[in-house]
Amino acid sequence: MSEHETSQETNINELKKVRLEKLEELREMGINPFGSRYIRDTDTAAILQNYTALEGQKVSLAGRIMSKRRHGKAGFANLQDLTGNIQLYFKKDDIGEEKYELFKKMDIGDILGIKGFVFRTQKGEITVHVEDMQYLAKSLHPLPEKWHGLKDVELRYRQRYVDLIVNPEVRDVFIKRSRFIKALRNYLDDRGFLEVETPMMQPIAGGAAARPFITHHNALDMDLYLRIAPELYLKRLIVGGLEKVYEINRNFRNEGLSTRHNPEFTMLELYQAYGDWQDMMELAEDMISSVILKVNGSMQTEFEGKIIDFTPPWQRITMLEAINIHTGLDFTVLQTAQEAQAAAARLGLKVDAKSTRGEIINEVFEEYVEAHLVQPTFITGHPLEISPLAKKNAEHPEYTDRFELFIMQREIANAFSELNDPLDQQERFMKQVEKRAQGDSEAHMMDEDYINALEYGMPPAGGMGIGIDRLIMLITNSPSIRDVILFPTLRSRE
RNA sequence: GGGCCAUUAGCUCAAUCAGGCAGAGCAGCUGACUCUUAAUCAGAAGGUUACAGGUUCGAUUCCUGUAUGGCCCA
Repeated sequence: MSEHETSQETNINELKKVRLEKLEELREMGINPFGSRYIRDTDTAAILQNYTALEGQKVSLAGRIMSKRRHGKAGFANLQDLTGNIQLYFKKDDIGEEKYELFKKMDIGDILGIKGFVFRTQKGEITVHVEDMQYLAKSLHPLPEKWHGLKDVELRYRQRYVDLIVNPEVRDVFIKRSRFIKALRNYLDDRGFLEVETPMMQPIAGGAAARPFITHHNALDMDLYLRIAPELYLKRLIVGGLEKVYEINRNFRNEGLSTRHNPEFTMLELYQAYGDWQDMMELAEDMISSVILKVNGSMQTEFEGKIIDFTPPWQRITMLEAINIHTGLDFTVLQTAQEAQAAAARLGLKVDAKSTRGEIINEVFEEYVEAHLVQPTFITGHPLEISPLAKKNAEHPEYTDRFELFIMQREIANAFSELNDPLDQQERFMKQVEKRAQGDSEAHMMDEDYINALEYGMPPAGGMGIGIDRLIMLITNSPSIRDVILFPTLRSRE
């Protein structure tokens, strides 16, 4: 193993050696290969956009050399910065012998500051005629191929910095991600929501059904969980009178990885006092569609060859109706767990013998309905047993005032009227604790302090969680969640 | 956790099916070229075929295990 590595290192060193020698040559010429602050007065996109005004004008810009074409005593290169890419022209007669030597030594990947004037070549390409150049950083590694870029997904994730240099569409995804999240914040801020930060490290991991990561605080000699959701803390703030709060940040769930799951992922959660699940539905529809319109310039996006139309209103359908449509099963007449069990068996679905009617409804839904939900669809009326933090429906207390939003077969949002009856909440927790005792490691833990908070009185409230990464996948046509997370979780090498 | 697939030069890929000297393009190196743009032309170089074993006269190729990644399933 180590033998293999040393041989690989020697190979890399042969390429790196040449660059280290060039670096030494620069130093001998009195040039610092790793320069400092450089003042730019423009960028590549601005030059291309304002050519008529800038023609013949002097400009100062900086960036990374991405290609080089030498022709004896003149040559071209391309310089890339955040905004794009522009051609540079070096002519020995104009730039002088010494600077022209620098151009000859310059490697693809080097970062330079450039001063020169803007012109158009005979072939019509807007170009900067270089009059002065300054080394800002010497690159010691060769960049991946200019034409095919970096394709090896493992390398792209492990060395995202290289991916970002050579694959411009990757950079665009993360710029769009940032704009999307900023637009969400603006939307909520404009409507009087207060952005807050609640604990990432929690003594009790609550607010969702998931296995948590465990860590340890030395000074307190106490185990802590990385949060699986901020929900119970945000609702404590509703008790405290903050009325409209939201948080956009990471949750951590100790589960397998897939194209839709990363152990740390970004959620938006928001709570609105004196509102309910219907308000959340209106908010979800308006917020998501208007933010997508703002960021994408259209209510339609293409994902894996299908057009998703975010134009409101979105379809609203109860979970039982959806099941009836896609399986023919009518759970309104299947009133007992035994009947539900038998019906599921007829579909060919194996369910745990201990499952309740509500749990079976959920399993049938996940198995036979989710795959049909492509366009934005609100699924409403979830069974009580799978909704331990939601208010019961006033008329049908075996269901809750809740919805989930599905798009492209994925759960994107989850919202409900928040349960504010501390006695009811205590009972629900007790049921979860029983399930936990029976080995369900995803069941909720008892949170006495949360009950205590509810006992002070929490106003009725609507609350919602939105999976940001999955939404970003949809608007950037990214098939894997790893394509929208800068540094996705990977097994460490060695 | 299970199944399937992949791993060859710094990068992108051939050769693997059916065992017989491991090849190309880009990048790098040497040289020519003062408006090129996947620049061009000439030349030389670059490999423990992921790792460890096995079968064989001979293994990148077949077999076993390991590592990492991908897809599907849980």
